[in-house]
Amino acid sequence: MQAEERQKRIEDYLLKTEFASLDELSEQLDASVSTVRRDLSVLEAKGTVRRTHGGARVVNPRSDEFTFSARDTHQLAEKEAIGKACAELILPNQTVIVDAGTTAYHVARHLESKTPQIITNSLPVANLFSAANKLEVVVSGGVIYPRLGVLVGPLAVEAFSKIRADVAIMSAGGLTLDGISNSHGLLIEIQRAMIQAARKVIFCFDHTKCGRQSLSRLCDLDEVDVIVTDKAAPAETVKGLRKRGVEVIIAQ
Amino acid sequence: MQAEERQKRIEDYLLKTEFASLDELSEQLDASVSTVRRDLSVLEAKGTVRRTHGGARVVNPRSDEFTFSARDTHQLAEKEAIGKACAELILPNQTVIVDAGTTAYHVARHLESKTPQIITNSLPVANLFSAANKLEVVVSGGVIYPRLGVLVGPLAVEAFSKIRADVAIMSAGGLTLDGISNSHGLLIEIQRAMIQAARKVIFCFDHTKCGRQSLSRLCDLDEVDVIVTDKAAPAETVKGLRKRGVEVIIAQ
DNA sequence: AATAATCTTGCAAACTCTTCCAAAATCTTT
DNA sequence: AAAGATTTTGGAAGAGTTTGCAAGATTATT
Repeated sequence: MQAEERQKRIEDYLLKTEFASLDELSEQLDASVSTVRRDLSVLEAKGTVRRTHGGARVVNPRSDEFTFSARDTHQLAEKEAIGKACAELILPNQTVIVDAGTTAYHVARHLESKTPQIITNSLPVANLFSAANKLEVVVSGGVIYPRLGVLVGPLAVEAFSKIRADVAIMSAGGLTLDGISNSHGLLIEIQRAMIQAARKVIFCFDHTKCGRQSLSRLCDLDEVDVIVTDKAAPAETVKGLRKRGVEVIIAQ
Repeated sequence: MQAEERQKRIEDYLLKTEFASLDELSEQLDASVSTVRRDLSVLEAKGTVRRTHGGARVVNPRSDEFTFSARDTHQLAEKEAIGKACAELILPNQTVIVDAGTTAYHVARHLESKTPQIITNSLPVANLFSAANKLEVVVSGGVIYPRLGVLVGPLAVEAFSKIRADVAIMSAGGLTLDGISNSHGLLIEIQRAMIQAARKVIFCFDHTKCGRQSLSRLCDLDEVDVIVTDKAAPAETVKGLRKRGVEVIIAQ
């Protein structure tokens, strides 16, 4: 096998597994451990991989990685469904704000052909479109909040308070009939600015968020136009939401 | 078989497989290994294919990544050396602005332990640190310029004109004794704001940039404090720069 | 502090690359 | 149509890389 091909396969393998031992890679590639070592050194110099004792790990886990890896793997199908259903709500040529939550990220994945312009404070979302030049992506400034890859702080708030958009696609940690809440206090202020900036506000919640309440209150239900959730959402929550005048869409 | 036909078939085959060994191609085309070598050289000159040890690879079918990393592989060793040498110049606790060029990216990779805060408009640099929470990364806002993963536009300029930093680590497309130039007009304005915002300005150039002149003028040499380059830089350029009072560091 | 695992370095064998040359194929000229 | 000139092809020798291994240095673990 060619050196370059081997190296590419190491990258691919690591993107899937995040970590790998030398023996593991050596077996995967059918090459000696020495060769794997050398390849990893090359890749490290290139910047895509970091060597560790006994193995290696990716430097930039695929942007969807942090989203899916730990807690969300099993709700993947639901989030995909929500993403698709939510993207359907976007009319041609609408400008869209995309929030930094995991569910909003799934919506973004279906947005490429729908809208000419999106605005976001999420690095994963930005990365999603950094190569495709079909649509314009505006990134708010801000400080990177490490575990989530979200831009936070005054720069971010300011960016959103200056703009106007047609739709905001939001996600948050908790949804009850009393309102919407989120666990990351830092995000609240930014999310409020997003809601203010948009003419229409769409919230996405997978069913596990229904009935939950997070630390900080984000907004009342009357500020929300549409809520998209999956079919496992409790019927009474859905009924209650509709009673309060919120349009609820159940993704299949 | 005609030479052109052979070459076309090599291209087609590589588009499918991405990599191929010489033996593989030789068998596919029913031609000797020598002939395949020659064909590959032609195709490489044409730009569609890249030769590797023992085979070849298509130049770039995957739009999935930044052109960034593809372009990057060229003067890799030099850029790494420059990156290391440049990172050495940062004193503890200095705030650093990192430019969006490929060379500056390599500097950023060595910055993690050096500085508590970096400010950048480069998505690749931001991604580099989005997982590690050792240091604070401030991302300027802006519109994603697709092929480079750089944030551009008024939001970006504004972000840099509002801040102050100890050091700016810059890169650009051309360096002559008359000044520094860059090819992406959109970037110029932002780079000027970066230079304004920093107390000390460090430019990184691999030797291929020396003596070159790009489309748009960026700044004069007297705005630059230090230039870091590699040991293949022409001696007379280095001498000329020093004569003009610029500190020049040759990375080993 | 001792032990086990991993890393680096140096080396020989295997492989690949370039360069050159002669044979084969193609084109040109008479 | 034949002879000569030009280009292309396949192969061989020597230079240069890459690979896998082993010994000594380094790092983690108990």
